[in-house]
Amino acid sequence: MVQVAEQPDTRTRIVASTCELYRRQGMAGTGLKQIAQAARAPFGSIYHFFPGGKGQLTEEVIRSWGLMYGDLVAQVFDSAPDLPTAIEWAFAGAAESLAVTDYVDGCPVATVALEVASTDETLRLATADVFTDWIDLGVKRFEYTGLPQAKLRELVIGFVTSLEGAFVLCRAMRSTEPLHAAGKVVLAAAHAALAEVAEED
Amino acid sequence: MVQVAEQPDTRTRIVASTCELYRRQGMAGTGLKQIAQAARAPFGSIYHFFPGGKGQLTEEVIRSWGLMYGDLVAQVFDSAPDLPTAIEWAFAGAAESLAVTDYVDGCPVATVALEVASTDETLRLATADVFTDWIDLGVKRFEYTGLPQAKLRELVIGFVTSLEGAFVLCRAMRSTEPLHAAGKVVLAAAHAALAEVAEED
DNA sequence: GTCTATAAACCGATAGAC
DNA sequence: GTCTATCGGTTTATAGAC
Repeated sequence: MVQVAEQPDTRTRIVASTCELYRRQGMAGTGLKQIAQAARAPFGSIYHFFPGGKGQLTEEVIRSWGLMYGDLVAQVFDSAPDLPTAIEWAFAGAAESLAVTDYVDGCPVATVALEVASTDETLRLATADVFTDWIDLGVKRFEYTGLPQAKLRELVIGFVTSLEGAFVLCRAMRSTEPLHAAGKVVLAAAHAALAEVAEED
Repeated sequence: MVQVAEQPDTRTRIVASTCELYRRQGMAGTGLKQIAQAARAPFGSIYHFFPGGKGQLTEEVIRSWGLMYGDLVAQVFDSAPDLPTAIEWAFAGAAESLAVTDYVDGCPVATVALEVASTDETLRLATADVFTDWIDLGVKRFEYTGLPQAKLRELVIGFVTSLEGAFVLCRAMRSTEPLHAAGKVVLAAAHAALAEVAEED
């Protein structure tokens, strides 16, 4: 069978387009009509695949992004020889990706999280689940370092918060400096924690 | 002259109410009618005081918040005996304020920044100016530490990004843990930087 | 300056033909 | 599954009375 310029199915295109639009302009700033147009899908298809409307579509965007980005970071982590290198690579990669995409390539979860944290409990829980999963994933990945559990968790949370906060400043200032600076700060904290463990031996 | 329960003038109430609503639900999620109602002002007064409409009102909210929050942080910094204590107090204060307000009391600049970074150049510049001012203010305040300029700037940017990112996670997870963890990470980085300078003596 | 009414466009959501 | 038409409500913005 010959396949010419195959494109993902309608449902997949809707989710992908929604995600992309949310990254640039947030949820409230994105209309369903705009989503349908971007996904090259008829308007009715949105309600066909997501009978729960915008809320259901948004929740799927949040959770699927959580899995995708979690996998991406896990790959970076797994290919890095140690914790400090993993931190360096993650921030450097984020900075490059942001610059290449003209500073639109932020995190859709953070944008939506700020919008819904006080207005939509279902979606707030979805964003919280994503952040919790990312933290657990990071902690599990670096347990081998021998850092005390509490210290490791603190460091991983600091990693995620720094990354998310740096995205905000980078996109606003159209500069990668905040990501580089945030990376250095997290790196310094990691080195300090590792040195403390090494001393005990 | 006797003054009974004096309330701020209409214009001030409009800006304050807009700021509060933006903190909870962002700019796109907030309607001008809702703002008028919250400010107990007639709808027409918004366009009377802000002929430029929502854009002009939003820019004033962003810039005035930048000044207010900059002053607040400057007060915390000035009352702290040294850099590490200033960092601890700032994160602890933010965490307390967030918990007390039921996780509503985030940063309006960050929310709006993510919404407009790729859609409204005028407002993007306003958010960038605020972040730049905060960074410059922090650098100037701690020049006395003797840290090299680049290292100090890196640390201050890490401070701001960690604070903003932690706000996102705290509001999503309804927990102050991210702010506490982020504070610890920035603190560790500050200690490491200061120790490096001390060694040179 | 204060307030109301309304225009014109857009929103999310639904119904129903095909 | 695809697509269109439309409903009721909301949005920003304006016009004009008081």
